Amino acid sequence: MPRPARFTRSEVIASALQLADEQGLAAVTMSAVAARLGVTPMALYAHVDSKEHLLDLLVEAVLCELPETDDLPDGWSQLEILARELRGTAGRHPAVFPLLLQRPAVAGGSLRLRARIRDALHACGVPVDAADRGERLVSTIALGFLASETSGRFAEVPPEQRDADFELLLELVRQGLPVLHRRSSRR
Amino acid sequence: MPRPARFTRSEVIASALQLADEQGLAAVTMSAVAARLGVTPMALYAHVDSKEHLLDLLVEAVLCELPETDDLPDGWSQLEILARELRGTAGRHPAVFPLLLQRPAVAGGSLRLRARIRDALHACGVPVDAADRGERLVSTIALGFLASETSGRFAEVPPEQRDADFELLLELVRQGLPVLHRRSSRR
DNA sequence: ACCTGAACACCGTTCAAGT
DNA sequence: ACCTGAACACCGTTCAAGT
Repeated sequence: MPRPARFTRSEVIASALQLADEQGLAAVTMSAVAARLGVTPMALYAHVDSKEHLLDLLVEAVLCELPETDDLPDGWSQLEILARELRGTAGRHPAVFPLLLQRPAVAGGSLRLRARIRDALHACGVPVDAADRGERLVSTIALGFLASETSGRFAEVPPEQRDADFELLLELVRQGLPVLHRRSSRR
Repeated sequence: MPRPARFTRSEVIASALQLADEQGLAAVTMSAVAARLGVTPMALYAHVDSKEHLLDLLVEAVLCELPETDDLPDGWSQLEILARELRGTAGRHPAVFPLLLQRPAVAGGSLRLRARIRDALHACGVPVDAADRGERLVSTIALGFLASETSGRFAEVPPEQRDADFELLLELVRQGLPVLHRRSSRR
């Protein structure tokens, strides 16, 4: 008869995430993850399709950490909060974050985040037919900055200056947002 | 007496770049690069420190492809041209481009690009003490978009829509640029 | 159904040896 | 100085076998 599994997929993900946080993405090895669970590498394949699949699950796990924000009055506040939360998450999982840029955002956590950005943009007065495009642009700007920050491109820039950079980036987006208010597709 | 080398560092870089362009970054293997030169993998180490070093050289090679633009009247035109050239380069070397986000831009090609962006910003009226920060923000936005485009995050978005996204991103930056005109460090 | 042990086809890199 | 051959310590993954 079927024996109960000795460990779950969630435990696999948790182990991989700890490994990534502590020693970087290169340390996330099927062997290392298995060792952390006291198990053979091949045992992982009962819970996970492949290493690529595991990395996808890692991205999902990180995105699901984003707290649900209670509804704020204006749309810009929502967008700002979202950006700061995302930056906090990036700081907690710097090794995993760059992966966000490398795969299409189609799983649950990604879709939820995208929907929240679209809602916030809509509350900013962006017309619905420009919401998708607006979401892509805003998230691209955010991910570009956070990936730069977490994966070494800003390594030489002192932290307090990166904080100021982030504030100015928010301000730049706020100033540029009216672009989305005009009719978006002119054909 | 010292024999002439059978191949040069440039040839190593060229082979690696071809491999990356044709079959993706995963195909850039010391063995594969060596095979393309008709040589043993270990022969590469006479011209290159390590694979990591080779990847750095690859990034440099791609950045050095950027054509020198003749000086245009206004700063914004310079910035726009630069962005379009960068996008062209990204399209030609989609596999290498994401690496740009992952390492600090300190080599020759990167520094030259950064200087050109700073000059263009200055020509846009950005004060000198905000030029560094402005360069970081503008290049972050550009790299964020181009990395997204070349490494799969926009995989589902049809090309003509990505073109329109890019135009709107330029417009958003143009609208937001005045943020840099104000005194940048208020302490 | 879940896990193991052995095996396969790869990696990047070192080292001593050849010329 | 440049390149080779053999070897090392790793990868991710398969497969047949155990329970």
